[in-house]
Amino acid sequence: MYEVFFSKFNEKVQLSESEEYAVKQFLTPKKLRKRQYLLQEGDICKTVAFIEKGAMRSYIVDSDGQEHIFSFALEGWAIGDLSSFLTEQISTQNIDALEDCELILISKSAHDQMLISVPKYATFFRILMTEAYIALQKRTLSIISMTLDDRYKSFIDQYPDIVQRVPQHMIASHMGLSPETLSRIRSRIGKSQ
Amino acid sequence: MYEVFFSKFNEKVQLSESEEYAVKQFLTPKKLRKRQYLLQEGDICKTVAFIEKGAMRSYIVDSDGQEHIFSFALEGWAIGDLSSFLTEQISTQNIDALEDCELILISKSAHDQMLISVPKYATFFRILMTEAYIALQKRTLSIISMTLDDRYKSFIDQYPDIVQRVPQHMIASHMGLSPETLSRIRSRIGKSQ
DNA sequence: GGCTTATCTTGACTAAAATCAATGGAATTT
DNA sequence: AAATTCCATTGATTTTAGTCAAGATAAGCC
Repeated sequence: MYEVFFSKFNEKVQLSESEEYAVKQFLTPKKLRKRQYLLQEGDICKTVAFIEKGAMRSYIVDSDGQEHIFSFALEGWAIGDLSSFLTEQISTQNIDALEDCELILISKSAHDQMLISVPKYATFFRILMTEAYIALQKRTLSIISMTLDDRYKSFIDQYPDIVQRVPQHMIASHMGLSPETLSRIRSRIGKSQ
Repeated sequence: MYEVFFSKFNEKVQLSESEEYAVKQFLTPKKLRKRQYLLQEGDICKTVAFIEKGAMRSYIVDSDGQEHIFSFALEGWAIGDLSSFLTEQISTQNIDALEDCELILISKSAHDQMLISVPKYATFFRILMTEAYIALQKRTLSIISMTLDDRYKSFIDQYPDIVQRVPQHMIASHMGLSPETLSRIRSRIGKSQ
């Protein structure tokens, strides 16, 4: 139930058995069926979800009713609206399951208590945060400097598992493109890739 | 010399005088003239720079020789290629001064030592990191979901000081646009804004 | 199995941004 | 002060992506 989470944790910061036990007290497992929401816009993001199994996405809906996918998350990744989670303000994002999921939830109070009482959690969180920032920076750089063809190539290179498990029109949305345009990019660069 | 830095620090995590003194030992002040580099692509980013005074930018150069500005930083902000800084790999970014600057440099070894020996520095860094992530997330969401006009309006709303101090063609570059297109956006929405 | 949705692709057309080019003005340099 | 460089704007044209529409295939549901 907690294997993926602690394997990720230990990969970043090594925990003793008693520390692992202490952390476990703050975690809540939860299953989510495909299409179920973890968060809906207008609500406050009360938990960060770590994915043990399955696939999720976060997205916003613009004034024309169009969905724009901000992120995907698979096993071993966390998802949540960090801004809403930390400030306890209303979220503009929606988060739902793309497949049946097994999640580990960390509530805001669990997060705050662990930051104080489990120093290694603070370190773990800082490292995840830094990695997330670096990934987002890379994405931003690719948006402002690369051609669409290269951006897509680099996406399938970096996230082949997402390309396999997520419908293409969602990847188009994540890139800020229409599905037709992504389809044309694929035919240009050869679908084999 | 260190006023802005410690005022920012204390705003996030309150330091005692002795803690402030301890942190100060790890800092190096530096002045940079307009157009001087803090980092050039191909080098390893050896320091993060906190800006006491002045303005800086980071950018990458693509295969066609075109510059793409990733970020601006004014007084009270930090700049550096985090990915290169933390992994000590070669950077693809350039960082230079848009105005004469007074900086406070934090080297990688100072950073690593403070993370261990000054717990409040780890907290401070985690908070800055989180804020930077949230800001970048907001930027990404605006790129994938807003019209150019609204993106520019929201930029001048959020960063009026940057709009005032930085040439427009650089703001265009930061938005991933040609200078002509930004000029046309401005005439569309009324320059008064 | 058959029906209904999703999903992807392709074509024709439209809309938007990039590019090319020229101009005028402002700021910097000498 | 004159010369040079930098900067912003505008117009004409080209390129690129979006939109609308139709059709094919696959997946999920009864």
